[in-house]
Amino acid sequence: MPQLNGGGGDDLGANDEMISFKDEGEQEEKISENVSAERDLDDLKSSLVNESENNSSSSDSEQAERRPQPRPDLDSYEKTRDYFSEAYRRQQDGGFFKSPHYPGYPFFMIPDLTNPYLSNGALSPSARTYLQMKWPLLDVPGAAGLKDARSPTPGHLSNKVPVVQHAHHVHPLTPLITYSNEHFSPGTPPSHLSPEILDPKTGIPRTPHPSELSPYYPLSPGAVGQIPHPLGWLVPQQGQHMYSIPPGGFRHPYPTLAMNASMSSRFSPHMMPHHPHGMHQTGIPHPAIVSPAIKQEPNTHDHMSPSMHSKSPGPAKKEEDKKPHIKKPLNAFMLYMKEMRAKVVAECTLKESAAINQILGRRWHSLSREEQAKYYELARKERQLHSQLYPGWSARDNYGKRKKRKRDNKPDSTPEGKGSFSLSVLLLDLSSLFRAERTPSIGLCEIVLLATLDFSISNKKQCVQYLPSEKMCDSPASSHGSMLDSPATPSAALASPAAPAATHSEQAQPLSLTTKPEGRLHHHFLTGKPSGSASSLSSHSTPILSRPIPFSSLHHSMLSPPSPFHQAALHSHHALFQSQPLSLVTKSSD
DNA sequence: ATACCTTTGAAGCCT
DNA sequence: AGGCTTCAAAGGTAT
Repeated sequence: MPQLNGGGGDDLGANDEMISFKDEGEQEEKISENVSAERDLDDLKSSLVNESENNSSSSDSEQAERRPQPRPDLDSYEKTRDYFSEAYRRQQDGGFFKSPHYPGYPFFMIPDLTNPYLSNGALSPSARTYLQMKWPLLDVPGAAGLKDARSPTPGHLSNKVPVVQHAHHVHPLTPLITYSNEHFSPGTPPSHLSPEILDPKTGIPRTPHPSELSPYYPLSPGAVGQIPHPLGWLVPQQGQHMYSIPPGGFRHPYPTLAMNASMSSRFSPHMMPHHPHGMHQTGIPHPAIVSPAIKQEPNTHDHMSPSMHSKSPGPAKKEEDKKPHIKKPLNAFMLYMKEMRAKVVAECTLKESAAINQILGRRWHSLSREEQAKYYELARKERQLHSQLYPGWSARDNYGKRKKRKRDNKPDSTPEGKGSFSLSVLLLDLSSLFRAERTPSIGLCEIVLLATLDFSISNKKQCVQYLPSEKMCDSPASSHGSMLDSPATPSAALASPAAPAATHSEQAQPLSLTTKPEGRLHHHFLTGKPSGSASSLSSHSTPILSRPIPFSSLHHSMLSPPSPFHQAALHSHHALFQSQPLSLVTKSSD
């Protein structure tokens, strides 16, 4: 076990709050700490996982006990999430929600969706709501009890609900809100849901708030899911589904959903008979199931792509044709992304996912250990649930199902598009620098706008359509530290729980895009090592604000004459990295 | 219509 | 065992 020591006691976990903008001296100090600490990140991560596993193990077993029988109709993750999303909104609107026990808990932004429930007046019309949520898994005193107390009703009362403790002890995730109008009328909670819940605190039975009614997989009209979705509390954004279901609405049910989870343990989902097109008997599709046809698979039931057959036994061809596409469970970062994407989009007005993802990646690294731990835990639960739902599933099943075009025809390692994305991130970093150096006169918007203008104009592609500045300008850093703050300070890196995550390339490589000539098979520009695997860079630790951008990798077309802001930004950057001055300003495009 | 881009992490494959 | 590849989400962009 690694010692998170750091000297002072609370080292790892505590410093995420102080991070944002320290004096340089402090930063440097932190940096040095970071170096030694990062070695332990891997251990940290594993410890976190173990920790959570341990914690959850009891709860799992507990849950298992409480889970007398797998509910046949586990519902989709997405639906559940939608439910919870709605629940949160309702609760917040109702003033139930209070500050979280975990200060560091991320805010969930719930965009103003045109949700049926909203429209029916159930929800407040407030445009954007940042909901403070507590870590559901870590703060679940008697969560199981709470659930159990609820009712005999199976589905929604799943025991294992990662309970987000509601301020008034109203389980925020229990709200029963149909998220699919396909099966339910909006705003109409299933009547079969338990009418009564025990107040977790008082233990007094009470009539549940509509939003409390159904925890997980509550949506099946006839039945309810047995296995609660660990991530149900995650707020789906804009109707997203955890396991996205294409607009086509193919809504594939998960075969195993219809069967007892325990019995399913030996049967691969595709081995089990299922309804045509993967529709569950309940009519409710599982989010993890994607119709092959819809999943961009040209091969529908009649036509299988070669790739799909590549690894499948010959005789099973026909069966495979009908095999629903079971998606991989989301990892911690994916969960984080889902949760935070909307927020980032709202803050920076970036639209392209590639750019957004860069920012998210950086923010991910800037998360505190606890915060990341939450997601790791969720991811673990997710995998656990997934394995329960699809016992026979293997990640290999999805191999080759996605047509991937070879990238080898892209010899240029510095595609303009990439450069532009990188630039956006760079600019965000620079804005942070300005703030750090107390250079208020230059705002992010200015930087971004001017810089991107310069770049965009000279760029061949129309890259990121950066903002109508207003929005960006209007978007202050989040309380937790928006992406504008994101460049994690060393302390943040230190605090990063997830070793792999934390040590993974990007901490040392804020602008990795420009350094990735070929997808994952690139050489780290700092180390010269291939960074294809997450572990390959684990030994490197650099503060996120790390290094000057390797401008050699920037396309010359991007190097337009520097604007004053450019110069200021670069100067600022240089100030922090005196030994490696940026050359952008001086480099002339030939 | 669909692959690409981009991120991290998990899992599978390959040597 | 270690390194590499694939896929998970997302949505604008490119082909």
